[in-house]
Amino acid sequence: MSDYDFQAMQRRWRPVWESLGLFDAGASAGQRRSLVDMFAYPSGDLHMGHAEAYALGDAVARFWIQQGYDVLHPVGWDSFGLPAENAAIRRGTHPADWTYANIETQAESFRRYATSVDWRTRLHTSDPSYYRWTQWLFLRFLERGLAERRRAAVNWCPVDRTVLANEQVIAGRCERCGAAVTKRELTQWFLKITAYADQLLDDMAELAGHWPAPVLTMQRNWIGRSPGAYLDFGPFEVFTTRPDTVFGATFLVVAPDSPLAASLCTSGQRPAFDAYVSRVRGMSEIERTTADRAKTGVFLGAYGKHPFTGERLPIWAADYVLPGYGTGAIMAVPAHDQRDLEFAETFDLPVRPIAGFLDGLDTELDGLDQEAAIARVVAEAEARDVGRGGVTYRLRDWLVSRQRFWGCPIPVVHCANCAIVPVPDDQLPVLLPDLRGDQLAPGDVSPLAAARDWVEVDCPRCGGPAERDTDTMDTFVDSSWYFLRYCSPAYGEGPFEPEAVRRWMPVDQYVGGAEHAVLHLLYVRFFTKVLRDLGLVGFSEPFRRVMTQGQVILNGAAMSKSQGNMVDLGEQIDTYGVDAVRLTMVFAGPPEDDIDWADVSPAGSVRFLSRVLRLAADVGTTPPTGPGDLNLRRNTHRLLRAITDLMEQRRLNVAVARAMELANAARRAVDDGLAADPATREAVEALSVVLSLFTPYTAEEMWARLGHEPGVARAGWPAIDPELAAERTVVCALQVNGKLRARLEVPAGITADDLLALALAAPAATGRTVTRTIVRPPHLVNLVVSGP
RNA sequence: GCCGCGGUAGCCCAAAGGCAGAGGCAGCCGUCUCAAACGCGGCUCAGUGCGGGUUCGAAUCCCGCUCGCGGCACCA
Repeated sequence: MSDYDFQAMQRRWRPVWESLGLFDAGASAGQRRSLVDMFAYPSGDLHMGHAEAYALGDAVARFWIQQGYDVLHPVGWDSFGLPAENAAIRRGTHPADWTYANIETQAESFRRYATSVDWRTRLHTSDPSYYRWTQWLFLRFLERGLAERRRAAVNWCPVDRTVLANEQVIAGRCERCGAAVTKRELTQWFLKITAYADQLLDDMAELAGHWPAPVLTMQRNWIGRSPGAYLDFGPFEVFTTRPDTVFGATFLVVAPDSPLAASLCTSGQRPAFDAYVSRVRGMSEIERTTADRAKTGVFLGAYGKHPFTGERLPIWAADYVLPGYGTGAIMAVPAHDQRDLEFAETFDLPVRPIAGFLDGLDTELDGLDQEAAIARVVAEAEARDVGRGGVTYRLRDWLVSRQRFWGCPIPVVHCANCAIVPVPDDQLPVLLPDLRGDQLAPGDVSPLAAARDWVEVDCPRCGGPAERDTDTMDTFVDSSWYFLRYCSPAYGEGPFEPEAVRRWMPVDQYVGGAEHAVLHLLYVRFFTKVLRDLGLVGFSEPFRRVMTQGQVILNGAAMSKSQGNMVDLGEQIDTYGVDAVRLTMVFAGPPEDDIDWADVSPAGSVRFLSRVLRLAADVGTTPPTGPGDLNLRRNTHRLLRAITDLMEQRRLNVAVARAMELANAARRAVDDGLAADPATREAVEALSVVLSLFTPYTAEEMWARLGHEPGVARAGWPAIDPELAAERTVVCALQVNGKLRARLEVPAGITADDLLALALAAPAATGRTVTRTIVRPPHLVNLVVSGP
């Protein structure tokens, strides 16, 4: 290990690389490729999770660079957000102070970590030159009717004192702070992602195979498309996925906290209803949506009319019906639906078997399967004008207003005369005021609303007194288009330069955590489709290929500060060096699997790296002489082909294992006295290039020991000789009745006839009565014999 | 409850119908050393969660079960 001085290597090569400009996009004449890592939120320094993601993404980017592609590999920060605001309150400073200090820390760590990024692309979303265009895009959404301000019951986090998007509520709790979320009636901005629900769903077909299957499944679940029918029951329509059960409907239920319930309630039932509603409203989201609760409800005194039989059906209000889904009202079919049955039993309502109800249509339904019955009922409902086929989605519109300071201001003003007036494009950006410390502390109104100097403006339209919108945008808006900005980070005429976007986008490979499967990854897809409809981009999906990495855990548990089981990235790097940490991350297992740091061995990585370094020293700079060992050459080319294929498939852990084989083969050659053989030099040079994807410092050091100028990162992927890579002879398994009986060394190109002849001549086959032969040249012969 | 993914040596993981072991960790033995650690060399270690099926042949394909992980969930 003494030989492996990673500190010295890190000190030595970093300045050399930076002077070479190895990773500037546009520096190569090759075909263009783009690799984008999910950008970081600047809270403190980089941690183990970043280290894993960047090691994986960087290996792919560097692989492309070695192959001669012109690679865009940008870097940036998602720099708006609540933690900065909380830090500013604690410290009496501006959120920018904390944010930009952290960005500098992370940028330094990035450089040390030796990722192949083009630093000229560097951006951060809290930069006015960035958020100017976030605002500009918001106004385009507004013009198209895709941004809308409306009153709605929204998720409210009492701790963070802001509203949350549905996607940010996990099991009724704030995903950030864990506080129980409550509902509030507020007027808020929404982006109409539901208008794109079908496209978001249908376009997944082209992502299949290129995106992780679990991500697509989660998005499908999240969108939750349910085909069914809307049926008219008199005072209102209900939505049902099972119109074929309509003849079992015995009562109707509406959500108590909906305008519908209030308007239907008769005066006699009013006191009971009011009491019930206030009880329901007092419940937290968690209580409300817990299953296996006893059913509660109240009769409204009103009746609906069955669309087919005309029967009078009582209307109840019950909290198991949710106001936001479908029409907020259901037909209850207790014979078919468990929840309806429980309700009917609780309140002694009739349960009617679905079959056997006397009606012309009903008897026709008896013989049909479910699908046909549904179609029949829908057709009949349409013919009688009492309903229609329809689809409902679980997906809600995206609530983007936040009552916080450190975010992108929503660029509209509210004028008494003109209502909502967009800030003219040429007056963007609407800059945040300079608030700090206590001015950001939670009060009765949000910090921006309290900044009266900032709020009070002249109306851009009529010039009269007006007020700025005091909400800021969800930071997921900022991150929904940053990948496009990377193409032209300094562009001033629009959010991005069209030509640059045509050159680099969509992203060829996106890399990041699976925890964003239904937040960020869904929002970005939505944004991309809107930008396409705005004529700003020419594609519908932002990322051709996505790789999600697992988490780094410890002893089976997620690392967290409160648990005190954090592994500190800086300490790991100080102990083992950047390369060993990177190698450990990549080698630990398939990229998408979690890495348990207790299961892996950075010390083992150090051992391997010191071995390859010694290997390079043993080969050294002496000019190669000799014939070139053919077996080693074959092995080298076979392994290179395997590594190439594995990199294409993103099976990086196996690629590293093959590189280790290459190292072992070269070691054996050196120990056998072939240090000066051209084949050995070829193997070790190839190994340096392969390792440059994973362990850039060590690879560069090897390259130097082999007598090359710095810049192994652009040395070029080794050419693979197909002749050499092909197996010349293989070991063929000889099976008798499926059991291995012998091994035969045969030429790789052997014909079936020759192979069979060889097999029948083998001792294992003599004296047996062969009834059948299975010959699969060159790997296997199976003889089926009769008798003992 | 519904949907998805996964169970291979003590551990992390390979084997994409054809010899279950590529690579690593740990362990053991040897070697180096005055000694120890490091290094180096070698070795041991599973019949693939369970039960069926298809096949000449199954870790791999199919069916059922089980355990683990993740998502959705009073969503009509």
